[in-house]
Amino acid sequence: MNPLIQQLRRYGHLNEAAEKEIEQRINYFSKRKGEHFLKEGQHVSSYFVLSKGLIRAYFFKNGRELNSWFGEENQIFGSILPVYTEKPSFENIQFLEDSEVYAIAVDDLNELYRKYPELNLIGRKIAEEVCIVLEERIISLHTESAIERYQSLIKLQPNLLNRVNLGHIASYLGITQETLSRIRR
Amino acid sequence: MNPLIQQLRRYGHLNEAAEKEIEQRINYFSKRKGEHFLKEGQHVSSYFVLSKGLIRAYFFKNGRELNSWFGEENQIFGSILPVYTEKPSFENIQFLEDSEVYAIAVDDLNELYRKYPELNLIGRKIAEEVCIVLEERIISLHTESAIERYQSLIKLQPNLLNRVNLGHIASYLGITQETLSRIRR
DNA sequence: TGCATTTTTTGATCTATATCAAAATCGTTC
DNA sequence: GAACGATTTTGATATAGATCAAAAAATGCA
Repeated sequence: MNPLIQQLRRYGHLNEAAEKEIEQRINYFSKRKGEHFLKEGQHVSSYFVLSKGLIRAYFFKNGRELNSWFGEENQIFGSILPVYTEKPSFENIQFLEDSEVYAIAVDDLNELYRKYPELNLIGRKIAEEVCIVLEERIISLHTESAIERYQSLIKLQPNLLNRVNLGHIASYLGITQETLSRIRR
Repeated sequence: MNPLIQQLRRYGHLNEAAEKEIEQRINYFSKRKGEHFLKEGQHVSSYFVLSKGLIRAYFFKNGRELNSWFGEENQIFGSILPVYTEKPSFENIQFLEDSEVYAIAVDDLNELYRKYPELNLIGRKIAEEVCIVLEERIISLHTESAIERYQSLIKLQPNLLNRVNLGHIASYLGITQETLSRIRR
């Protein structure tokens, strides 16, 4: 089954007609490591799932790249601003490995919400789950030291360490690579 | 009109039957400064609006209180974990001024979602808006210095400074009161 | 008005993390 | 397997912010 449909089903019931039309509107992409899926300033965006691969979201601050999150297989992602509002994205989404992506564009999504209002239940559940993840990150940044944040990340995304280099992790944690290297020792 | 209904209407259309039933389930509370609305460990919780007053959400870390957010008039609030999941709250919600509150309990809310599925649109929009607010806070904590975070807060909630003491603000910003005092100079 | 309590500021010192530079290690390719 | 670039570690020093203590200022209240 389509991996994006599969994920949607985790949040609530999908009736047959809606499922069929969603499936028709889902786009498949195969992307190489280093390619971008979204660049800052873009309005177009989508909810998407990786059936294979790894992505990072990052943005620029004072000329430096800062990672805001990493995405692994079989989870729904999207860039909050362009998916939930009319505003352009301030972040970039880039593949860190060769990846396969199933995506549904915001415009299609909004049309589906209109056509099949029962989809709002799934949309609500997804957004609520995103809130919970974001709140955990806030608590981590608000209350934890660099070491603790590193440990929290390991607990949450243990595979990440084998898949991306230290610089990326440090940037996500809000510390320098040197500090992260010392912490690990 | 009921202040909570008024806020709900900002997110989408409420049909008459749903609105009537929501209104019946909304509870009104009048609370004095210092009283609590929610304590950690509780499962029961609600979406609510202040028609008058001010609240803070806080939790304990290493025996110290840390403020996680402040709520002013005419905005929908809730504690994420107990409202969006079955999990108990880890935070406390306390009134910082004498306040008037209109609230709908999670259990009632969920029953209404079942009975009037079109409410899921409003629920989705609320959760999506919460995501945007949370993302801004993450960026602030991730990328800004204490001074910048202070300035961001002033921009977002300018009245707060006249309504709560420095200790509360410092705790929200994740710095000590002494540092905040020095920053302001 | 004056006293007690709370809040804010100031001072001295300490600590976690940043910065800049260089060395060491790892991985890849010819 | 030698050589190159990328990644990680180590070292020396600088800085933002924490901590602890105390003084000053503001606020509440009898």
